Amino acid sequence: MPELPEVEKARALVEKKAGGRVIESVDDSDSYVCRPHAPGELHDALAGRTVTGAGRVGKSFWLETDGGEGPELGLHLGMAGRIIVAGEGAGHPKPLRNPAWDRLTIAFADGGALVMRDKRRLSRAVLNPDRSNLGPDAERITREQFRRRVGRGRGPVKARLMDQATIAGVGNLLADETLWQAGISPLHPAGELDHAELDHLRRELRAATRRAHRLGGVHKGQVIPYRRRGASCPHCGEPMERGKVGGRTTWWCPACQP
DNA sequence: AGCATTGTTTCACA
DNA sequence: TTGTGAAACAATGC
Repeated sequence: MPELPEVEKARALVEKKAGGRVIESVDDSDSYVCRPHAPGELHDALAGRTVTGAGRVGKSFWLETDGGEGPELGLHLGMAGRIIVAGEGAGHPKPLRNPAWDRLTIAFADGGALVMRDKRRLSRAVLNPDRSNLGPDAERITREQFRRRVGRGRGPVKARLMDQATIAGVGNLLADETLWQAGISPLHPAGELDHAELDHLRRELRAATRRAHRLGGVHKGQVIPYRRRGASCPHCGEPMERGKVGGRTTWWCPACQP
């Protein structure tokens, strides 16, 4: 599920429902998800700490402990991860189908728990995450930053938007939705966009992100249902085009996005 | 069976 | 230096 809107939802959930609670133990036995940590390292660092907040840049978020005095627990939901928090005395959140999909579990001293559940296994948990290679968050990037960072290079603008070092938080679906709303071809060289086009693109990115927040996810985007074979553009009726841009399957309308 | 998948990292190569 | 395409990673769903 996760692109920026879904991750922000997870962050807010953690802040609201895990904030103030004391960590009793951490099940970090999935050594792939918790790499490069050895099993037990997350537990040793976090047991006894209090969750005091949650931050986020792009698709990465983290738990703060002991008011910033304790270590941070960085989380990334990968392609299919989600966060579930069970309240006081509620025990472990009930597995949807397969208990093995719970890749990380934080048990609280009050009897509840936080679970990172991932059908696949591309989610990630790491202590004191390094965020130095992330660009400004897509929701907070200024117009000047956006012009400077996104509006450069010879590569296609979609690849530029999805580059987390350029701007953090935009994934495949949000990129397709934003470019369709903006009427800009995903193949357009980023450095050839003028200021007006870049400002417009940023505006549509913010609008698409807000809409996703409001409606419950990036998959609620207006063009997302039309990212399939045989579909026509919901604006003009032209057949949608499929291609590969920035390594990802890309759909766009050749008429609306010349 | 084969292919696709809302993500990231690495690597060969132009 | 920049950029690209492909592969790997893991697992599920159609």
